[in-house]
This record gives sequence, structure tokens and C-alpha cells, in this order.
Amino acid sequence: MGRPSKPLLDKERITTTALELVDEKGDFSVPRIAKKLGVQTGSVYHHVDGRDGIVELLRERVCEAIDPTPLTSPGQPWEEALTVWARSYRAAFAAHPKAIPLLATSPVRAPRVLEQYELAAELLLDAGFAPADVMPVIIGLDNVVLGSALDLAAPETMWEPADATATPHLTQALAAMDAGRPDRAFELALTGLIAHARALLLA
Amino acid sequence: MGRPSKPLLDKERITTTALELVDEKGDFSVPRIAKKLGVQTGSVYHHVDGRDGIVELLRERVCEAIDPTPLTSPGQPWEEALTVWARSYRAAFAAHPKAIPLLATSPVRAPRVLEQYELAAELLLDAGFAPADVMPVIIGLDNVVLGSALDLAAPETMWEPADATATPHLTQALAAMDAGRPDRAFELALTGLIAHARALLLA
DNA sequence: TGCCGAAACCGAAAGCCTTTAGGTTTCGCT
DNA sequence: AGCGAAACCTAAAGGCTTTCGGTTTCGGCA
Repeated sequence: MGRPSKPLLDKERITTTALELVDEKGDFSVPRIAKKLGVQTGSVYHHVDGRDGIVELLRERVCEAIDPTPLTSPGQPWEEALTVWARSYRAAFAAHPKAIPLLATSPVRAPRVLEQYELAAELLLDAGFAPADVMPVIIGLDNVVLGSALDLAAPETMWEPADATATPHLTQALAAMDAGRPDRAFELALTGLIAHARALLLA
Repeated sequence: MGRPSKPLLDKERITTTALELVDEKGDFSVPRIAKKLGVQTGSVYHHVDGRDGIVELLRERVCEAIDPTPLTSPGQPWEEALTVWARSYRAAFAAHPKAIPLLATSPVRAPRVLEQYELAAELLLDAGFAPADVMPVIIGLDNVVLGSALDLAAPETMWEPADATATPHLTQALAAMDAGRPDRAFELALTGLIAHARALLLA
């Protein structure tokens, strides 16, 4: 009953299980993780800093797939660096669309993730952006990326017209987007944002 | 103990109380609403469709302050209509920034709110937008508005670098935005989006 | 080699939360 | 006058997060 010979739990396995639950149900709970791992609920708390800690682990895990090298390779124009980074960013979140609502509403604490934003901030400052303009650009990028990733795999998640006859145009637009090319929409929104940022820089 | 002479509860009072709780704590619960109204928890369920129903009531309440007339007044260019509407939209949410995470993560069901998006969709379709391009524009607008409203009153909500020395540029950018003019950032993001939409229309 | 503290799990419980069910009183309509 | 619906209460089920103490095992140190 006491300590097992080989540990049954670790952060990796907890994170993996939480992500599995999020991917299929859109949410997770500590008891469900414990049940999936064949362990008592309380045991999980020996490896993890509460539920919020698991959320941060999920953020780290999802963001591991983002390639930060575009932000650090010198000699590139900032537009190109930001664009390539954003594509990688989007792909990482599109792989786990149901995690986005979970991650979008809690403050970012994970150091490895903050590090990427730090690189982005440095890139923009080095490019000559006014300090006050840096966050708006980054946040705008964030919005485009997450919004697009969310709509990529779950457009019906955010708009639920109960009565389609009351909102014919909205229903039509939703259906058209379903059948459309979200990739193109993302690319256009991205170029729009970059153009907006360039205007900020020149102003 | 039975039915009171004058009803103690109604949707209005429940919504108002929930919004008060959200404004000060960033969240609400049915028992807390009941306690504030001097009533048993279960009683609330006689007036409201569960917790999710209260969220929709909150959405309605917050969105009441959005002025839909720009979307319906004819003879105006769609750019102007959308811009004016977006400013009103942003002001409504900026009045209750802590409600944004709550409302941003649940599907929109409130008819009065869907009606506004219906008007926006109709406006864009009438302006000649391809059906597949309508939702990307609306969602982009949504992102700019909510993102800006959130950062307007609560920038520290989303970015919490525990170690400022590890992220000097990010910390500087955050501080600069705090001291800066979020209004100007919003206007620039908005014009950027409108320009992007115009490019979509012409393509 | 023997011991001791830390690590890892279990069992139990406190204190939230949402939601449902049934009982009691009052209101409005027939 | 009476009856059904409305509005509240009491109670409880079942879930969640988190903490606390108990038990066993492991690793390092004397």
C-alpha cells in the first residue's frame, strides 16, 4: 500500500493523460486523470502544482511544437520572421483545438512559453518598434493565430444560432466558411496584421 | 415558508447580481448569487436555465450597450458602418472587462446578440463579400474588439512573467503598453482589419 | 551494514460547486 | 370557491479541488 517500487506517476504521464482528456472532451479534471492512470486522486498532487499547474503543463506541451528559430535567426526581415513563426504557432494549436478555450482564459506563466514571447518582443524592439506598440502587435498576432486555430477545427463551437431562420445571413456565412478554405483566411489575416504592424513602425 | 406575496427574484435581479460578482471577482456561482439576494440556492433555478443560462443573460446585458444602428443605416459605406459598430462594441465590453473570459469561451446563443451578428453578416454580403469571407472578417473584428477591451483594463490578466529578469523585453513592452494609449492601438488594429477586409473584397 | 529522512502512494475528509426532487404557501383564473 | 401554476424552501446527490495523515519504499550517509 505504501510507496511503489517504480513510480506510477510523473509530470509527463499526467500531462499526456490530461491532454488526451482535453482532446476528446474539451476539459479535464484531476479525478479523471487519476482514474485513467489507475491511481488515487490525491496522488496526482504530489507531482503537480494543483489544477492550474496542470493547465500550465498543457500549455508547455502544446507549445513545444512551436518552432522558435525564426525569431532568433538574424539577417531576416522581421516580417518574414514573424510570419513563419505564426504559421508554426498556429499549427501547434490547431493540433489541439479543444485546448484553446482552456489556455486562452488563464494567464501565461509557463517559462518556456514566456520565453518565446520574450524573443518576439526583442525582435520587434530591435526592428525599431516603439515599446508601446510591441504588445499590441504581439497580442494581435496571438488573436489571429488562436482565433484561426479555433475556427479551423471547431467553428460551431462559438456560434450556435438555435433558430437558423432568424439569422439567415449568419447561417449562410457559417456554412460557407465550413466549406471554405480556412488556411487562406488565416494567411490573409496574417498579412493584414503584418501590414498593420508595418504602418505602426513607419508612423 | 411557501410562495412569497411579492416575488423575491426575477431574471433582471439575478443578472444584475451575477454581473456585480463578475465585475469584482471575475466569476460567479449560483450559491453566491442566492446569498447576495437572501434566497436559497435552488430558488434561482426557477427563473433561469441553469448556470449557462445566466452566462447568456450576462452576454445579453453586456451587449445591450452595443448600438446596432450603424449596421442598419443605409447609404453608408460598409467600412464606416463596421468601424462605428466596432467602437460601440468595444466600449460595451470595456465596461466589464472581467466578463470577457467568461463570455469568450462559451458559444453565443443569446438571440439578441446573434441578431447583431446577423446584421453584420447581411451588411458584408450586401457589400459584395464572398460568403466564405464573411465569417473570417466578423471573427477578426470580434478578436480585435475583445482583445483590445481585455487589454484596456486588465493587461496583467493574460501575461504573468514570474521572473521579470528572464524576460526583460517582454516586461518592457508590457510596461510601455500600460503607460501608453490603448485607444490608439485599438484604432490602428481596427483600420488594419478593415483594410484587410477591403483586400478580401477586391480579390 | 544499519538507519533515517524524503518520496510516492492510499484513504479520508472538508468545503466548494451544479442540479434535481419534493414539500409548502400564495396567486390568478375559472 | 376551488384548482393549477408559480415561487420559495429544505434536502440531497454527485462532482470537483485541495489538504492531511498514514504506510511503504528508496537512497544516501555514518
